[in-house]
Amino acid sequence: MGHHSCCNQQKVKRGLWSPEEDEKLIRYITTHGYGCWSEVPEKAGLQRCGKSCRLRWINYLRPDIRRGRFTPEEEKLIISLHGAVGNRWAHIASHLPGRTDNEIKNYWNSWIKKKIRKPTSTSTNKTPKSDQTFQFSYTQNPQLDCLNNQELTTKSQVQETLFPLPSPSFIFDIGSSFQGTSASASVSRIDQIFQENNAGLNSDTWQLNLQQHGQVQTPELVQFTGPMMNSIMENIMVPIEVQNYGMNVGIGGGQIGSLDCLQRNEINEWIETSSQQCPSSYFFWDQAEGQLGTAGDEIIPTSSSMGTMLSSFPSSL
DNA sequence: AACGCGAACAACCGCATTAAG
DNA sequence: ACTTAATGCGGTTGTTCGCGT
Repeated sequence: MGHHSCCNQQKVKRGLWSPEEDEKLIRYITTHGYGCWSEVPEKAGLQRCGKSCRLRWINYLRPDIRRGRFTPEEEKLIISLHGAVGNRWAHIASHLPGRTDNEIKNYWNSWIKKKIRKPTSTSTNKTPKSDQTFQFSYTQNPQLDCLNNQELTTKSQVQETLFPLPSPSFIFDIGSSFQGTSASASVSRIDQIFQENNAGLNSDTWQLNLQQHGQVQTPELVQFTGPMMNSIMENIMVPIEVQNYGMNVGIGGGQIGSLDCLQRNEINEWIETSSQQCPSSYFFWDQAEGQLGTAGDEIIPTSSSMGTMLSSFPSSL
C-alpha cells in the first residue's frame, strides 16, 4: 500500500497521535489558524503530513466537536438524510453540528451491521455479493408478509416491489414536522395547507396513492408523483423550512431537523433539475415514534423505515 | 488470568475536485 | 488552456477496548 504523495517524506510519522502531538497542533492552530495545511506540520513542529494534521484537527481536536453517543434524534436525522443523500457523509455531517463525517460514517457502518440482519438461508445463494447490504428479513413484520413469499434479494428488487415507480424517489419525514400530532392529524393539517396554498391537492389524492401502494391503513407513507411536486415543494416544503404554519420542524429540542436543514436553494435547485430529468416520485412519510427504536434496538423494517433506506437522492443536490 | 471475538473508533489511502501559477 | 499542488471526501484498514468464555 503506497503512501500518499504528501506523506512520502522519510520523517513523516504515521499511526495514532500522541497527546504531545495533539498539544502542538492545537497550540499552533489556535495561534495561527490553518490557512495552509501543508505548512502546518513544519511550523507546528510535527512530523506528520499536512493531510494527517487536517484530519486530526477536523475529526478530533477542533473545539466545536461534539463527542459521545448519538442521540435518538441525531440517529433519526442520520437515517433520514442517508435515505435522501446516500453515503454523502460530509453532506450529512453538515446537518449535524459538531459531528464529523468520519464519525457519522463509522457510526453508520457499525450501526448498519448491527441493525440490518443477515440474509436468510433461502436467499443467500442467489444474491449478488455487491447487494448483500440491502437484504432484509421481513419475518417479524406482518405488513410485509407479501415480501416474504418472494425472492427479493436485491435492493432493486425490493424497491420495485414496494415502490414500482420511476426513480429517483425522495422522502421527507413530514410526520416529525407535526410534533405531538397523530398521523391522521398530520394528514388533516397538510390537507389544510394544500387548501391554503391552492395547491390543488387534498388528502383524497393521498389516499389514492396510498391504496395504489397498499398503504391503506395509515398515512405513514404518502407518495406524490409527477407535476404535483412543484406546487407541493413551493407551497409546502418552503413554508416548512421557514417554520410557518406553526410547525415545529426541529426535533430534539427544535434545534435540528431534516427539513429545517435542507436549504431553500438546495430544494429549489433539486426540484428544477429532477423535474427536467424524469417524472420523479416523491414520498412524504411519517416515521412514527418507536419504529426506528433507540440505539441498540433492532430494526424491524416497515414501509416507512424501508422507504428511507431504499430511497435515492438526485446526485445533483 | 488468558484468550478470542466483535464493536467502536482513529487514521490512512486513493480519487475527485478546486485553486493557483 | 494546461499543469500541478492543495484540499475534500468516501472507502477501507488498523488498533484499541470491552466482554464473554
